[in-house]
Amino acid sequence: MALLGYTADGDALDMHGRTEEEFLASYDLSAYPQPSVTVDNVVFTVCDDDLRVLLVRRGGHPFLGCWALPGGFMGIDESTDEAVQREVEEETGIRISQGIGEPGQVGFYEQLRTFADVGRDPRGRIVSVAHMTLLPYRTLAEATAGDDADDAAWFSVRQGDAFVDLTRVVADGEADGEVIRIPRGDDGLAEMVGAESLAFDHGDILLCALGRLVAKVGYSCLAFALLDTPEEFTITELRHIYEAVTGERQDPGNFQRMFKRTFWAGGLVSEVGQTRTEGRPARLYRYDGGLYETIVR
Amino acid sequence: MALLGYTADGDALDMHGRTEEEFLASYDLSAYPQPSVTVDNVVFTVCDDDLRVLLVRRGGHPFLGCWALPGGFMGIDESTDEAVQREVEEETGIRISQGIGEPGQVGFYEQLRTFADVGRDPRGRIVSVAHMTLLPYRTLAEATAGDDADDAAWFSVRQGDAFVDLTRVVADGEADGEVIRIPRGDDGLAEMVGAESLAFDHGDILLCALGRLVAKVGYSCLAFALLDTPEEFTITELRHIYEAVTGERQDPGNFQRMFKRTFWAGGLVSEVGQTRTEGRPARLYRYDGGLYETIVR
DNA sequence: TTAATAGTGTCTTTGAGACACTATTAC
DNA sequence: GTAATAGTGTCTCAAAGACACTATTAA
Repeated sequence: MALLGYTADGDALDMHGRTEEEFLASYDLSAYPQPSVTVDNVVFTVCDDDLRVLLVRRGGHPFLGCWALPGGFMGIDESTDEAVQREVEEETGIRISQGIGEPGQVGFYEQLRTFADVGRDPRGRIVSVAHMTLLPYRTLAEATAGDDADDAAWFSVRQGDAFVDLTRVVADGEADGEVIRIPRGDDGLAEMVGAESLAFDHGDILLCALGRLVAKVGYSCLAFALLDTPEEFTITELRHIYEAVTGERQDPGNFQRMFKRTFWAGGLVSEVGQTRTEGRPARLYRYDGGLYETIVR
Repeated sequence: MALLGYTADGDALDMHGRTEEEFLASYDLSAYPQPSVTVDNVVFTVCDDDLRVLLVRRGGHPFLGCWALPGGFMGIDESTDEAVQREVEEETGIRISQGIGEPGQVGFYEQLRTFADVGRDPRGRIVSVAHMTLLPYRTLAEATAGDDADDAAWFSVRQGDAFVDLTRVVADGEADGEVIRIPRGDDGLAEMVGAESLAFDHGDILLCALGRLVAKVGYSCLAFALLDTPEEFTITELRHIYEAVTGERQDPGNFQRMFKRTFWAGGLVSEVGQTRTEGRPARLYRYDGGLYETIVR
């Protein structure tokens, strides 16, 4: 036991007879070599019933010219959360929040895991704390309306149902089939290869995010974070989000009942009107469930 | 686009006309202030049908004399995984592996998440990558047989069913009820308070680990990593692990059928004999499922 | 025999999924 | 009316949970 005793003021003394204040004054973290810490962010959106991920083209070494996840160094005076929020705001102009689905608040993000292999970055010892962000496409399109970015684009994550395919899609434009083709294993994710086509280990990070997203949509309210208008949506719109994320068709009838059992009976949504479109009008709902991460199953 | 062109050798040149090699030669990560990175580890075991966590008493400032999670600084030439393995081996003499349940291999660990609030460590900017480790108690007891550690102890995580309680338990000795008392909320975890009784934000980390463990035992093979003898165990022994982890009694009959449906029918276990004890002999099984993380539900 | 522990049978309820069917609008 | 979309009913199957019951040993 290295507690030597106490001062008259009740401060603990360590094995060298120092108070905490004295210890901290003489303590120097940088005496040991330190790594750098970055945050990387897998930003998902759903556009035209299609799950897409935001990639940026690297404008400097290393991996110059390669597509990569958006991200950057964590400031010494900010948390990883603050760094992610800052990066997203710089990139899209949108202020995201963690988990909260308050009125006015938009989007969702959470930490995935930390990637820390020694050789993952040729610049040196860099540890990356990876995150996943969900943003509604409309908000995003509004926020970045004037931008003409050649160095950032949305990529489709799925194509058909036999492949997960990252095909370059210019925002609102034509697909021009390139970049990455990823065969799917039996479980849809395990045997992906070609992930090394992204810069660094960003292919691994993307797979990690995709797995988390698909799993979590199944037992939480995450899908609501991808709705263009969570304050006024139809069950069919929500179903399209599920279909885009899982890559599988959802039976409309069964989805209807799932919605009622899970979200309506759970008090997470309220009815706010009806549509007036071709076909039978649909009931409109508002999401007022708070935390998107709420576990519903 | 900041790709200027290519050298005769096909090397990309950046906006300053540098090759990657030239760029890296002049690049200095330490030009920006860098944080330090630690790994912390929530080590669980089950002893006497009781879920316990390993805590160490801090022998230096800050939080001198407080109980804390085992952990330490990540070396500049090791990954977080390697750091965790090194720390566990230093602490217990056991070489753990990630996820694999090979014959001879023992224990399991995985990353939880990274804790990076700015003020979390008074020594300065320190980011902690938290992990969870599962070890069978018997292996542990053998490995640390000669140790007489006053600065490390196993704490019960549950007491009765109304409280989660961290009561100091000396290895194989008497409980002497102290330290931390944590009231449980409706879901058993949410409203825990008093977590600040541990050093740093280790209370938060512990709660994070406990939630992950309870959830994951329900849909994976993690429980097998806590068996003293996974190469020869009875269904009742496995049920006791589940009961210790979840804190709830499992119906023996229903557990029996779950075991058959999930693990036996899934080919993850094989029968290796019978016990000869008081009462009806029990069938003995061997876990040969490989990855403890295998999702079975 | 009894005590002790292992293991099965059976009944109810719940939810997932397939799919036929009805409802309400625009035109 | 038809086309289009929204929503309901019904059937089957699988699994969870409660709990009574049978099975096999030691002493």
